[in-house]
Amino acid sequence: MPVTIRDVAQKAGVGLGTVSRVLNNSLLVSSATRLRVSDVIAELNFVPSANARRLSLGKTLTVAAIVPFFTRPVFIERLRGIEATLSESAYDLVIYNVETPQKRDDYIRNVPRRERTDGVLIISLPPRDSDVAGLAQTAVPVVLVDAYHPALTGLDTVTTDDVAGGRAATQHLLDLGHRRIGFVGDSLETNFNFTSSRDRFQGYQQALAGAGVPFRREYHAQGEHGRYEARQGAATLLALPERPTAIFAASDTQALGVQQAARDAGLSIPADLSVIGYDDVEIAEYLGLTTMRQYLFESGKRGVELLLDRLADPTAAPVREILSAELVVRQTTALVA
Amino acid sequence: MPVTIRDVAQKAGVGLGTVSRVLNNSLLVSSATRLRVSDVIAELNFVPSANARRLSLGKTLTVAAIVPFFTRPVFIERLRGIEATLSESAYDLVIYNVETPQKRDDYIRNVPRRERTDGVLIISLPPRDSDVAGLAQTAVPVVLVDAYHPALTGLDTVTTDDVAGGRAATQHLLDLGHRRIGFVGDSLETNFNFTSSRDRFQGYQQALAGAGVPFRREYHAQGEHGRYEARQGAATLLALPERPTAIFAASDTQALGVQQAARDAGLSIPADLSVIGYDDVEIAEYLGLTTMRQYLFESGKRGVELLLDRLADPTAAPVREILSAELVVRQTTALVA
DNA sequence: CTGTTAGCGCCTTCAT
DNA sequence: ATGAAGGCGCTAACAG
Repeated sequence: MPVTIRDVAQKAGVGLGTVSRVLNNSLLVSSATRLRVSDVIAELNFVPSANARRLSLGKTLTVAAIVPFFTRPVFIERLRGIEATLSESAYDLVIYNVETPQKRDDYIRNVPRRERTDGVLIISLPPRDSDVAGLAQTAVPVVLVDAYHPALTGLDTVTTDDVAGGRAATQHLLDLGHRRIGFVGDSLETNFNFTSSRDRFQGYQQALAGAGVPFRREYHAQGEHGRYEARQGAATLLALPERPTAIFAASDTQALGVQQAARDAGLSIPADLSVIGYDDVEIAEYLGLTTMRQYLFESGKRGVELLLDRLADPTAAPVREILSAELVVRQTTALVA
Repeated sequence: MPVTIRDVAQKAGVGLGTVSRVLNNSLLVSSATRLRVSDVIAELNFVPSANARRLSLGKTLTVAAIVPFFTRPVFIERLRGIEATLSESAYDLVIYNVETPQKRDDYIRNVPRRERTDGVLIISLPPRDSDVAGLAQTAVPVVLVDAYHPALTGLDTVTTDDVAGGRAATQHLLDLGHRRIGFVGDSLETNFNFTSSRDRFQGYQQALAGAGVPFRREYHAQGEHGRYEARQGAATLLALPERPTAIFAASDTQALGVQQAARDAGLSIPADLSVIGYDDVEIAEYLGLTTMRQYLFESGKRGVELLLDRLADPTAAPVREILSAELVVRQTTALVA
């Protein structure tokens, strides 16, 4: 049986209110008694029950992060930023891992409750129209990281401009003289309503249009997110009579699949095929992959900061922050042959 | 203000004890009232406060995982197994991420308390002698995953035989005719008392001895864990007048560093240099890396299972489970030239 | 400054 | 089968 505040009070010969006060650094304690109580606390190795304290305070002292497939490198990086920032505060982090649409709906509906958490971060899961009403009036603050919804103007958000990023990636290829540029990305409609691939695709189309290069439907491969699927999609593009000379993959993971496909087809990179990815995950540097760097860690960090700010001042105007992405040229892109 | 059990009781016209009973599937409720109460619960969208329930039960309903550098692929895989298994139970998972020796000591000493958690998993952090006394008599069950201490015979553990694994990896190289075999691993003494690299090194030495190949001190490179450090260590080996024809890296991450060093030295793999890693992390397959496969996910899963079993029956005899590792031959090892 | 008291929301006897 | 009451460990408001 753990030692309680009562044991401390008794042993120190004070009321238990006093013990509570020294625990909470109240100024209303004489330094003499404070010292005595502190001694007893140390002696008894007393640690206050977080639960009792939560119940009494009516706060949970935890922040929830709802995140899809938390083991994927991109999400891990964002979580790192969250963990690092949050660990400096008094809040614990609880991770809600989403791997099915059911979980997604369940969590988005039921996690933002005062009984469960003091604040929630929704990572990379764009709310659907049916979520909007609920999210607009949650009992606890919600901040969106790498996700947004046009109707949700009341929430703090930190996003990146994926359309601009997609444009920049494609422009890089155009600048290298490529005109036959393929795109390998997620299905436009995903179970989780992921928008990043979709937005990057849009940027891709814009860049093409800007350069006067007509969009070719057959240069667009879409499928489930993953290296394996990307490999298959890319294989299709590379089998085309007039195959692309460059491919923009919507993520680094998919870029790896594209590289495999190129290898399979006996094409060498970048001589025969230029490949650019997106995200700049850790392994990208090792592999020499040209890509768009996103500030993943930073996005988690800023998300937490916005949440903590809002917790401190619930009435402040909603903040909408946009992180940039930048081109990182490595060894997988080159001038068109 | 959240709806409480009292609101439900009132609205359903029953005592709040009855509502509690319904919530806990007590059999002592007539199906009529049970139905009525359930209706009200649904209608009010009532969710019981986990905190109040924890406090009342005197249990935390959470399991703690103390894990170092949780963003590294190896640990992520283990965590996946933990999360997947635990999410099917009633317990929440709280992750304690260790990045400094201080954190390590703090967590190992203070997390296994009844006020904080119902059970703890210690991942890849071998207890030190000074921890033994404390861990031998914690208030809550502790299971060790990928970690052990000879004096801690009372704890459930799931480990792999890293010595045998190291032997097998080295034997593979020997079987290919290699005699000049280098080893690139962690420093023998690490801040976190990690044993895996050390044990694999020992297996390496055993295999050499078994084959009558003398161990050469200059073939052993050690340093901080990481790709960059491994690259440097390998560079040293490869610069030797009589350089190794094969290198066993204590982890896949380090194997990547070795490959970089080979590339830097203008050596091609596996023609000029064979490389074998350890762990079989996700990227290893993509890179065609020969390695030792560990059942990482499985280790987390089994750890949780052991913990849940112990929670159910604290008196059962301690279980000591050893997972195997197996050789996965891919494209980075070949017959000696 | 400090002791005492009333909850926080739920579970669990104890009666009925 | 069900209602009432006590308590989990802590905080905060109220007297002194």
